[in-house]
Amino acid sequence: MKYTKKERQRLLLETLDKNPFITDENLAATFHVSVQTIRLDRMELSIPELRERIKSVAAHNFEEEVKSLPIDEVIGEIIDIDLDKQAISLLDIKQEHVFARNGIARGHHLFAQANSLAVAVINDELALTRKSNITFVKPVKVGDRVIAKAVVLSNDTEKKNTVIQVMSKVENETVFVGEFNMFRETMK
Amino acid sequence: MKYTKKERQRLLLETLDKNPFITDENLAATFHVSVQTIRLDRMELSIPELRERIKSVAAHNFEEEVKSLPIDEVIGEIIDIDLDKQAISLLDIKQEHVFARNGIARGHHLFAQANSLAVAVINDELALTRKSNITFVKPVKVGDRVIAKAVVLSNDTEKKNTVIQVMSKVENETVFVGEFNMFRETMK
DNA sequence: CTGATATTAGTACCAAGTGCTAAAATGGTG
DNA sequence: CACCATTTTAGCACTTGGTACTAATATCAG
Repeated sequence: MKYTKKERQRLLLETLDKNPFITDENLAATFHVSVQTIRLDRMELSIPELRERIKSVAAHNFEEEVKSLPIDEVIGEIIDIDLDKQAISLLDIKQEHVFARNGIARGHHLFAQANSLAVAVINDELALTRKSNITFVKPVKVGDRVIAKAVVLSNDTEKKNTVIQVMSKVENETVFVGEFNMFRETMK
Repeated sequence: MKYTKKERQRLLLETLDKNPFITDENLAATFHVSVQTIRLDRMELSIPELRERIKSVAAHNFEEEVKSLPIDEVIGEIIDIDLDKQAISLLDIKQEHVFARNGIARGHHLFAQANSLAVAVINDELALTRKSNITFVKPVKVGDRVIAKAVVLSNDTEKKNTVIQVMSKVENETVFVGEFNMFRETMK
């Protein structure tokens, strides 16, 4: 019924990783040991107390929030923009962008970078993607820096239609090509 | 130098919104009033104590983390799957999926749902998108529930190529159509 | 000047700890 | 079995950042 010290400490780490919001008293109950034992364990493993754990989760969140806000605007970082003509953005491929299995970037991240850049280059209040035709030329991997370049090919003001080509490269090699048909409307 | 009660309370709200990690003592110092005054203010404005504030930020974060994890696998929720034949997924459009300006879903989220469903329906270790041709038929808005259905159209084992059609609907109306050319490989 | 409103002070108490000392239980080894 | 080390418990004083409550002052407006 009871675990060895080592096993208990391993489980303790696991448990707190899953849910850091547990008091020593609660932990003591779940492991059937005294509160003091839990405290000794925490000391040995240098696990901070409940309040500090919560604080660090909260602090982490606060940072993330700042980080995730711009993501809602454009995926990647715009490094050059000439409205209604062309724009360039940069996206560093990280662990969260790839398949765990093979480290290859998931297509929708490259699409998101290209598509949001196409939206950004349009100098109007409303820009929606109508159609797009895309090709994933070459797999992109973790650590790759993807440079996407959007170029406005044509602009039909009658039909409120703009055609934009986006070409994404990694170290000067094309990895993605897409053509986006965008609907646009000025709200003035 | 000193603010009126109203003004101080307004600033208090603002301050804590920007940074919830401040003790009453600290607040008292910054507003040049006593700790008790701050506590009365918090009561009147029903602002919880420091520890509770931190906890709620942390809890929020934790939820988000759990939410964003499955996102790495499939965007949306798979509700039916018949490997190598068809699959259906569901995505509820929330505030974070849309343009703040007009409440219309950003294209890449619909693409991500469709593309990740296309990957999921393939019964192989490796599935990568080669090409795709997509049409955003009708704008999707906040609160919409998008049902995506992926159907395997053809499967060329020689060329390791699979063609999948994904059709997404909101209340039985088509909002998105995409054709995905997938590269597949069994790693056995 | 007086009454209401706002502010400050002070006390008892709580949760979830730290830090420390000391006793008891358990476990392996000769 | 006895002995010593490791492990586990217990207990107490003290800390932070509060709540809950009472009571005394300030401050201002009519």
